[in-house]
Order: sequence, then structure tokens, then C-alpha cells
Amino acid sequence: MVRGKTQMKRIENPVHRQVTFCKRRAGFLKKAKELSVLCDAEIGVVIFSAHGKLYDLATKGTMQGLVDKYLNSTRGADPQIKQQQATEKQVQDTKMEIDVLKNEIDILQKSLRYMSGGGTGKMTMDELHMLEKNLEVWIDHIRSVKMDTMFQEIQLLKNKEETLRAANHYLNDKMISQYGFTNMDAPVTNNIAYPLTMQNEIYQF
Amino acid sequence: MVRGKTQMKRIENPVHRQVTFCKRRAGFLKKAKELSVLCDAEIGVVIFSAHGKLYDLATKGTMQGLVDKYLNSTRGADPQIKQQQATEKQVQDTKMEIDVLKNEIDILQKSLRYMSGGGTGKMTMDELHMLEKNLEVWIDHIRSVKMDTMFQEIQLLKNKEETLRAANHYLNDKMISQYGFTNMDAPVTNNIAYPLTMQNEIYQF
DNA sequence: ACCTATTGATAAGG
DNA sequence: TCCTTATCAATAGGT
Repeated sequence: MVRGKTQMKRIENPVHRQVTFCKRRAGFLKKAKELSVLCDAEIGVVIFSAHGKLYDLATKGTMQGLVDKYLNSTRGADPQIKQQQATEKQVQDTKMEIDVLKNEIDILQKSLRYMSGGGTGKMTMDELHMLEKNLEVWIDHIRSVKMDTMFQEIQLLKNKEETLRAANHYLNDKMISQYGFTNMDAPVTNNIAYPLTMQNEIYQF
Repeated sequence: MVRGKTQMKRIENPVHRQVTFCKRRAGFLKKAKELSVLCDAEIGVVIFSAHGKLYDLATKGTMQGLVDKYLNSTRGADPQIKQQQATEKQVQDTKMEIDVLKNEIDILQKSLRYMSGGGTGKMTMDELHMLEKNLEVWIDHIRSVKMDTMFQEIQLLKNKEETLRAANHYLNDKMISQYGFTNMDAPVTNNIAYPLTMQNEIYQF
């Protein structure tokens, strides 16, 4: 029997208060579950009794998950939380920097692989752009090697010239010593005799 | 009029569900306040609607304080400090990872530089960028001119080779026609006679 | 938002 | 803590 309208103030009688606490608490938690089920809501309830005893309820998942979700959705006011936000942003930034650096390393490694042997493989547009930058250096290398090769070719041709000049001189001397004349306008001074055995095919650039 | 006993399952009609959510939520929060006042309890309620909207209530103090109190009574030490320590450790870890990656990049870049031959002095990034742009044009110009020069030199030497080969052939033929022998191992086939008038001094690089 | 019939919560007692 | 029961607050469905 409900005796009159319940006054909305603290129940002074401890026994009475405790009983009411038990009853209403049960009804309250029941209503939480109902609300959660009927309306597809996620509800967390925390109740500390007057003596500090804890009663809690999480209608979906765990209470810990709900607390995290709550903390995540209430960011912005608390300075402590703001600092936490700051440090987390720092973490985010550093992680992004890590990603950037890893990407750079990846491209550099691909460039190295490209330089030291294999073909290109499949690379993204960004990677190709980076590679292009690296290729500027790489091309320098190629050109350097090519220049060396050309210098060697020139030296080879110079040597060959000497060889031919020497052979020419040898023949010329022979003609002079046997006939006392030659039809060469400018006799060479070199006199080492060499046969003309060098191949000509290597002069193709 | 309540038509029949309300089924304890999710209300499918969205409008209906939303209305019920509003009504029951209001009643639920009212009961939380009542329970808190009547029985001197500290109550926290967190409700996430199906669409993620947050409704919360803390009957004494702040929700943040309640959450802390809850976490303290469920775990051991101060969770905020622990989390902050955790995030700072995370920052430390990521910064260390960044250092490692930067070092790796440095090594890779040195490898690239090594492979391509050039060394760099000490310049700022902007200076290097400017220099890079200028060098792209400048070096291309220099190399282009130098390459042209080298090709011309090579062509000149090839021509000279032909000249010498022809002269050699001429002399060889002459010896065969007059003595019926030659000491050349590989007689040349070219027979155009040219005097050796080309200067050798221009081959200096 | 308001109305109201009906349900379900609950105060008090055992 | 649980049962009972008289009361009435909460609310589903309609306006």
C-alpha cells in the first residue's frame, strides 16, 4: 500500500532507506535494460550507495568500453583532457611522421634496388615521382660511367693511331732503305713495328 | 492507452522507437534522480542512442569525477596518470622509431650518393634545393657541350684511323707489287692513299 | 506537445 | 531478500 505521495527528499529512517534503495535500484536497473532493448540504446549505470558500495550495469559490451566511449565523446573542456588530447595529437603526428619516413625509406630502397640491378617493377605515381628525383642523381652516375667509357674509347683510338702510325713508319722505312724514296708527304717518326690486328667493331656508340 | 503488454524487444518502427526512447529516457533519468535523493546514492548514467548521441547524468559532482571513482574502485591506481604515462611512453617509443628511421634514411641516401659518386658539402635544405635546380640546367649544358666535343674527337680519330689504314694499305700494295711479299699479318682492304697531315695536339682533354 | 487508459513500479507489511 | 497488495507513476498510442 503506497501511503500518500512519496516525499522527494532523503529518507531519514535508515532501514526504510535501505529497503527503498534495494527496491528502487532493482526497478531502476530493470528500466535501464528495457530502455536499452526497446530503443537499441547503449546504457551504462553506475550507482554508489551511501556507504560507498558500487553497483553498475552496462547494457551492451563492457563498462570499460562504455567509459572509453564516453571519454572519447566528451573531449574538449577539461584541461587535463585537453593535455591528453595534445599528447595524443603528438602521438598521431609522430605516427604520421613515421609513416612518411617509412614511405621514404621504401622509395629509397626501391631506388637502390632499381640502381643495383633489376627493372622497375610496379610503382605508384608518387613513388615514381620520388624515383624521378633520385634518378637525377642516378643519371649523373650513368653519365659519369658513359664519360669514362668514352674517354677509354678515345684512348683506345689514340693507341690504335699510334699502332698504325708505327706500322706506317715501318713500311716507309723499308721502302726508303730498299729504294731510297717514298711517296709519303710527312714521314712518321715512330718506328715500332706492329701488325694491324685490332678489331674495328668496338667503336660503335 | 497501453494496448497489450509491451514486448521486451527492439521496437521496429523507427518513429515509434524514437518516441519511446524520449519518453522512457526522461522517466529513467527522473528515477535516477529520485533514487539518488531518496537513498543518498551517487548515480551516473550514460546513454548512447542508436545513432550515437550521448545523454548523461551525474547526480552528485561531475561525470568525470564519477568515472574516476568508478575506475578507481574497479582497478588499482589512478587511471588518468597511468594512461598519461602510457601515452608518453608511446610518444617516446614513436620518437625513437623516428630516429631509427631517419638514421636508416640517412644511410640509404648515403648509399645512393655513394653509388652516384658525388659528395655534398654543408648547406641548408633551401640552398641545396636552389643549387640542385641550378645544377640541373648548368650541368646539362656543360655535359651536352662536353659530349658533343667528345663525339667530335671520336669521329676525328676514326677518320684518322681510316687515313692511316689507307696509307698502310697503299704501302703494303706497293711492296707486294714490287717484291711479291709483305710482313703484315692482316693486310687491309682499303686502298685510298692519304698523306698523314692531321695534327695530334688537339686531343688534349 | 497533450491526453488518458492501462500497465507496471513500488511502499508498506509480513 | 522475497511475497503480497493497494496505490499511483509511467507510458503507449492517439490527437
